[in-house]
Amino acid sequence: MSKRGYHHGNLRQALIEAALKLIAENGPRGFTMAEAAKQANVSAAAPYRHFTGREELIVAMACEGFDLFADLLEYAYRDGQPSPLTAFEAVGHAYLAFARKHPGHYVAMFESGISPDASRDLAAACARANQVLVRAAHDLSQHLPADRRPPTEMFAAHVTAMSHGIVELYARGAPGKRSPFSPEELLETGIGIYLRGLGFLEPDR
Amino acid sequence: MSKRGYHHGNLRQALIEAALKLIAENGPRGFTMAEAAKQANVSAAAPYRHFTGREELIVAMACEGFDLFADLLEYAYRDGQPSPLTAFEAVGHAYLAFARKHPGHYVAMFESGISPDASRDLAAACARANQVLVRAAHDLSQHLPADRRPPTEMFAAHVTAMSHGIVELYARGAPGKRSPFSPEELLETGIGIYLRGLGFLEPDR
DNA sequence: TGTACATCAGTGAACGCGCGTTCACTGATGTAC
DNA sequence: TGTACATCAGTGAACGCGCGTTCACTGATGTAC
Repeated sequence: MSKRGYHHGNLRQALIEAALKLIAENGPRGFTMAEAAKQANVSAAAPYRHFTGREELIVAMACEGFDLFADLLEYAYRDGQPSPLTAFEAVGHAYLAFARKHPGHYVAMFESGISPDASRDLAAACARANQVLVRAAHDLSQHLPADRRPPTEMFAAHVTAMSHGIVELYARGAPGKRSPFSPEELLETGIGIYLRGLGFLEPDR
Repeated sequence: MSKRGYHHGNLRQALIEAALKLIAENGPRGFTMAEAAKQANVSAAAPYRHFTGREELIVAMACEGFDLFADLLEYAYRDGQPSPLTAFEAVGHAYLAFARKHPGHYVAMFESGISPDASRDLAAACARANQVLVRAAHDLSQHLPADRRPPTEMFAAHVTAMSHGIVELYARGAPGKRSPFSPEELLETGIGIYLRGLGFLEPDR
C-alpha cells in the first residue's frame, strides 16, 4: 500500500529499523549512514533530512530502546501483581527477553558508548526504565524485616548488574564464556539464591 | 637509555601499550593503527612489521589482558588461603581491581567483539582466567551440604555475571546507571547476599 | 680488530576505499483561491 | 473542479578526510671470516 514512490512516507522510522538490524548483526560501530540508507531504498543523502548526523540516529535508536524496555518492564511488573515476588521475577525475565528480542536496541542502549545526557528524551526514557526496576525492588523489600533490608537502590543495582552481566557474557558470543546453562536458567537460579540470601524463602524448584 | 635511534627496541610492546591507552579512553573502536604508531613515535607503516593487521593487534591486547587477569585472580586466590571464603571474596575484589586498573585490557577483552577462538594463545589465556573462577567456586562449594550445592559452573557463572555487570554498569560512564554506591560496595554486598543465600553465614558487617 | 655481508626493523610516499556530510537540484504533495 | 504556488522530502554528484595497508627503499645491527 502507501506512497512508495518519490516520497517514502516514514523514512525516519525505516532508517532506525535498518540501523538496528545492522547494529544487531555487526556491533555498535557496525552500521553506517550510507548502508542504513541503502537498506531503506533511499539515497545516501536522504537520512540528513531526518537526522542532523550519525550521532543523532544512534540516540534515536537508544531512545526508542529505552522506551520499549520501560514498557516491557512495566507490563511485566503489573503493579506488583499477583505478588511482589512473582512480579519481581517477571521483571527479571522481561530484562532477558528484551535483550534477546531486541538485540539492536540493546546494543544501542548499552554498548554504543552514548551518554544518557545526549538528549532530554533519552535521559527521560532511561530514567523511566530504571524506575521500574527500583520500584520492583522497593515493593519487594517491604516484605523484609527492616533490619535485613538493604537500601532499595542497592537491591535494584544488584539485580540489574546480574541481569546485565548474564546478557553480556552468556547471551551473546562473548569471549569464551559459553556456559552449560541457558541465560534464563542462570538468571532464575541466580536471582533465586540472591533473594534467599535476603530472607525470601522460596518453594523448592 | 636504550637504543632509541633507528631501531626502536621493543616496538611491538610499545604499540600494544599505545593502543591500550587509546582504547581505554575512546572505546573499542577508538584506536587506529596510524594513531597507535604515532604515539609510539614511529611511522604509520611500522606496525606491520609486528602485526599482520589491526585485528592481530587487538587480539594481542586481549591476550595480554587475559594473561594478566588470570595472574591477578590466581594471586588473589592463593590456593584458597587462608580460607575458601576469604579467598573467594579476594577473587571478587581482584576482578573489580583489574577492570579499574587496566581499562584498556578490559575493553579489548570484553567489548571489542573478538572471539576467543581468534588465536590459540587467546583461547588458552581466556580459559586459564576462567578456571581460577571455577576453582574458587568449586572449593568454596565443598563447604556446603551436597543437597544445597549448585553446580560449580553455575555458581561461578553467577558470580562472574554479577561482577561483570557491576563493572559495565557502575564502574564506567554507562547510560545513566550511576548509583549512590561504589562498585566495590555493590560487589561486596551483592556477593555477600548471594553467598548467604547459598548457606554461608557471615559475620555482620 | 677490521671488513664484507645478510638480516631486518624502520621510513616515506602512495594507494584505494568508504564514510560522513554538503549542495544545488527536482518533482511530488498539499493548500489557497 | 482547476490552476498557481509554497513546501519539503527526496536525488545524485561531489567533497574531503582518515584509515588500513602496500611497497620499494634505507640504514642500523649482528655475525662470519
